[in-house]
Amino acid sequence: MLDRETTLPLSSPDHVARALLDGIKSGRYVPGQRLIEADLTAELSVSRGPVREALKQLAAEGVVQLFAHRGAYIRKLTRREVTDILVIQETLTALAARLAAENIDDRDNRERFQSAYERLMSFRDRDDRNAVLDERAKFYETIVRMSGNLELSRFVPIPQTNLLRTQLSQHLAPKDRDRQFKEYENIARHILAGSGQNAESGMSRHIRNTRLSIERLHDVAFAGEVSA
Amino acid sequence: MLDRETTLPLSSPDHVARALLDGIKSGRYVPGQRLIEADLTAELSVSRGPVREALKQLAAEGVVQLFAHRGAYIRKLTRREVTDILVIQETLTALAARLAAENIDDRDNRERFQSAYERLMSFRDRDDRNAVLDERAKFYETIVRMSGNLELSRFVPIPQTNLLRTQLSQHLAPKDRDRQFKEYENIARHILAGSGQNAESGMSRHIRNTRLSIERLHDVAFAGEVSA
DNA sequence: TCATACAATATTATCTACAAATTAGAGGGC
DNA sequence: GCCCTCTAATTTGTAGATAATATTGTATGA
Repeated sequence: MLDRETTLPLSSPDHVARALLDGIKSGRYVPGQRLIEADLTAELSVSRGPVREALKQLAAEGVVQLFAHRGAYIRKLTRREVTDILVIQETLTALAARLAAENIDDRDNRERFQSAYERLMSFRDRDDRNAVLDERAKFYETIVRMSGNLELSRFVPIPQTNLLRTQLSQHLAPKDRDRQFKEYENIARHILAGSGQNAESGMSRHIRNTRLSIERLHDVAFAGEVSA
Repeated sequence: MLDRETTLPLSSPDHVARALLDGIKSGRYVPGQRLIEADLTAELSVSRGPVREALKQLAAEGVVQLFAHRGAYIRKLTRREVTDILVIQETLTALAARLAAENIDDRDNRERFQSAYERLMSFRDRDDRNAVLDERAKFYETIVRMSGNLELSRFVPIPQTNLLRTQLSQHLAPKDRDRQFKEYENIARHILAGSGQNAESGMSRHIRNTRLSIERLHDVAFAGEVSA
């Protein structure tokens, strides 16, 4: 088990967690799918100890669900859970946007943000669904990092965002897409202007609109309420 | 290892996690303390597998810090980390307070809240430091539960709050205590009145004031910035 | 046909043993 | 006396093996 990338010596549990998150991002694992420990040990060439440690960690992060004696599943969000998560993300991401705006002139923040923003907008007219979601994630990560609040990265759960996306993005309509890009433009303008208040309210409105769009989706996009 | 409480069959990792959290609450474990896996296996009569799984979970929750090949430590918060966490808690707890106020007339919410509030206030003139902190935690838990947002309980990290308390509560002055009780009174009044906006801003101000008090504390209360 | 009891299988939960890394301390050189 | 190096002890990381539990399939009786 020492042939995996000679670049950096990731611990076995981290290796497993990484593989699962990548698998979710790439669609190889889908919400609701059961994860058999023995399969993971075979695929990743590690023993069950590290696999179980990784599953515990991911469960604590809300990416995986564990049931005693019944195994691990990629978490599938109910309609209720999606709403609850987005209500929380609304305030947290708005906070990040406000702090990012306030710090826009620190270090290389402006340069980095400008670059992330332009890369995101370059997908406005293209139609590469996976790539745009990737850039969007990096856009948010940049904002969180600029906020300077190191704890935010634990609270703004990028992993969960990947769940939301694999579970829901395919269902969103083109007009939602257009609206979102307009909102990114608005948010970026306020951040670049150093206007914390406007960045905060703009981001808040953006997440709220996204939530409302999602809440209008049909039931098939969600797990049944009994799943947990 | 089957003699521990005949009440409910907690899994071994949960047993370990519970024991650690209880230990933190009771002061048996203090921030910065190293946790030796072998010691935990001996004290709790479980093998190292479950111990390691529990540590991974607690690390993901921000209660424990893991260093590769160097073991696990009860997390000791730097000044910066305390500030960052409280900035986040300000928005999250305010959100919970708003939702709680909006739901005050659902089910037995009013009754439960009234009761939790009165128990907390009964400590206003007593001086039982540990007990009041316990009631305060229950007061917050009640608010979070009333919010109806099931995800909030994962994001409003009660375990971390125990860290903050063991690390910092002894340093707070009596006048801070008086201020806090006045603020609880204010918050409770707005929640009972079903006034979401006022409950939100009241809670926000309360957490902010607490943060400002803490930020005035001397360095001895915090971990050195290099600790991580 | 359906329900139930039982056996077989699959999977998880835990323990024990070994390997790798770090840390602590003794010894020797300057 | 101080610092470096090397060895021993401690501790973590991982693997493999065993026990306990849940699930599936099958047969039996009403």
